[in-house]
Amino acid sequence: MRVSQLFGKTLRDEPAEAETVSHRLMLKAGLIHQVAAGVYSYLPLAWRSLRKIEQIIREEMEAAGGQELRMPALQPRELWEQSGRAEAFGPTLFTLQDRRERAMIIAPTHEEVITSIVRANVRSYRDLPLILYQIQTKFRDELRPRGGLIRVREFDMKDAYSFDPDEDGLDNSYRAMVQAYKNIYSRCGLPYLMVEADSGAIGGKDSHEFILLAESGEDVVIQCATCGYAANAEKAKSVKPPQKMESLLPLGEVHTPGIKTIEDLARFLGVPKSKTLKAVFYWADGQVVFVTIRGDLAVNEVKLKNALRATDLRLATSQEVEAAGLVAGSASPIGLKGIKSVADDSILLGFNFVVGANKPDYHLRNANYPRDFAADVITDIALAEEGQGCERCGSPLGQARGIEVGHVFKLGTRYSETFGATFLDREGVQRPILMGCYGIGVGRLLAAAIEQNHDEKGVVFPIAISPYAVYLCPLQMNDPQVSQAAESLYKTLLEEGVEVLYDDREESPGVKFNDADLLGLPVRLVVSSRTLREEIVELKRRKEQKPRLVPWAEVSVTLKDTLAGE
RNA sequence: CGGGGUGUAGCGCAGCGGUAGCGCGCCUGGUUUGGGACCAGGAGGUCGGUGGUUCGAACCCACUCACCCCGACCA
Repeated sequence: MRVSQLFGKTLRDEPAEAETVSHRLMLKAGLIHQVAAGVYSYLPLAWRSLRKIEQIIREEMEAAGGQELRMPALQPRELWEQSGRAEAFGPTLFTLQDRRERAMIIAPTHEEVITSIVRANVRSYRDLPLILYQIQTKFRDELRPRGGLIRVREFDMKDAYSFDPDEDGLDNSYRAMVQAYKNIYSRCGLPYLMVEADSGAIGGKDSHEFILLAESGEDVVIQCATCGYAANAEKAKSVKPPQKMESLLPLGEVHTPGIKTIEDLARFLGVPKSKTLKAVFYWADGQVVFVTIRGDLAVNEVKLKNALRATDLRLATSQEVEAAGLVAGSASPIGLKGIKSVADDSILLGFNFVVGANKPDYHLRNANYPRDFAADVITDIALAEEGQGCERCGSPLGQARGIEVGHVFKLGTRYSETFGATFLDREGVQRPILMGCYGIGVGRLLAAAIEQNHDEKGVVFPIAISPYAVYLCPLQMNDPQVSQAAESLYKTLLEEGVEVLYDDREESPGVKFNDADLLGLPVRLVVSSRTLREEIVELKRRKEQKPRLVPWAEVSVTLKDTLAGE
């Protein structure tokens, strides 16, 4: 491809809209064009890159036994009412009416449709196992799209679905998909992290996410460098340090004027935060929930949501708290009546806690469970944090931010039961099919790859997903010797099947070098009157500072070696 | 939805009551050519929209729309 013909311009000024690195670089390098919030066009360079990613995904899906198909984005809303997900997705679901005023949706994902298809086509255990996948555009009306291609409202996703007759089969399919995912990221040249993930209120058991570490990531990962434990912070567990055994002391009131926070309380009374209990109020599906957790820990809302089996959870407003007869800042689990209560199991790991007295400016000392208070549910609802102990090996946990670029899930029979996707087993018994689902955001993967692979000058593409492999850069196009040499090298490389972007513009060297660095193709070849005199070509890897000088006759061999080593 | 911010030429910005400017990019000609060259000439804007105030509005007021950031939310 000739740069003079290429559609898409690089920008000299930093686009003001973009803060996230990948967003900024993709706009600046002319890879994408924004149409609306969270809606982008892919320009030719980005599209090449995306197609390469898709191709890798396809190959690995096929290798894992997947069969590609294609489902519609436009679907009857009825299907989603049936699965209960119209409500679960809420306003995130793009909704419209057709001319007959039938309610339609534009699909955010495809469990409903794939299950319907499979129901119609699978009768017997002989039809299983099955892995079906597609690469298709999804639509989600996210409340806040962000970071260029990181979180968008229209995006391409590879979604795969597995169908098995039993748990063992599901385990096998899951393992095969996990392996395929690992292969995909490796082949893309992207170091990834596989972490345990929350499967949500309606999910199945196992779920893992594939994360590319990046500062701009939306997800927090908790990991143990010693034993390798890694989990999304939403899911992660950690050791809650136990307190020393103490004999239980009698409950007693203490005056705490103006003290409302745990920090102030601990300082005022001269006790560690772990000797206090924190009260937090949530609003779960229309009622106030009283949450108790040890003062040194924070509530993990995903765990809490799961513990409550709630679909809608948020912090309660002060009005809601007041209406429930609670005193914020001095609320107490003691004497709680008529309010749903959840406690973190950390309340079992300590003695003689300071708690609220449920009247302003007073707290109670020496509260002990179960002597002084009760809770409807006691379970782990604490947020694992950096520095806490690993649940598996006890070593201190680390914490990092990352971008979720893949998610695998064991769905079980959630959808097969709803849609009646069953099969007859060997004994002639009708049973629901066990399902798994497996997603990769293609555009997000490209964005995340750029987040991970760039420097101050621009993108540094891993070769497997780079739009082209080589940037051929003649410096004086008006010098016939240079342009002829460059033309002939271009043709040779094309004939040899090298993917080359040929900068045939009559631009100054600075412009060309800067564009080359910005776009970040793995190898740059420079032809100039100077190199021509010495019968060499300058070959520079984007990752390295220093170029190599290669004799003209050896260019194509050396180039191929270099590309093979990328 | 709450908080913050921005809408003026393709991109980056200035102008903040007197009828629109700068840099980059773009077009023409010439000179240049190893890290975003130079000279000369030129094209390009209903100043996000609507309504109001005013002799006069890019500028003041009201409403509205869009976009960005933080949070909430989010397979």
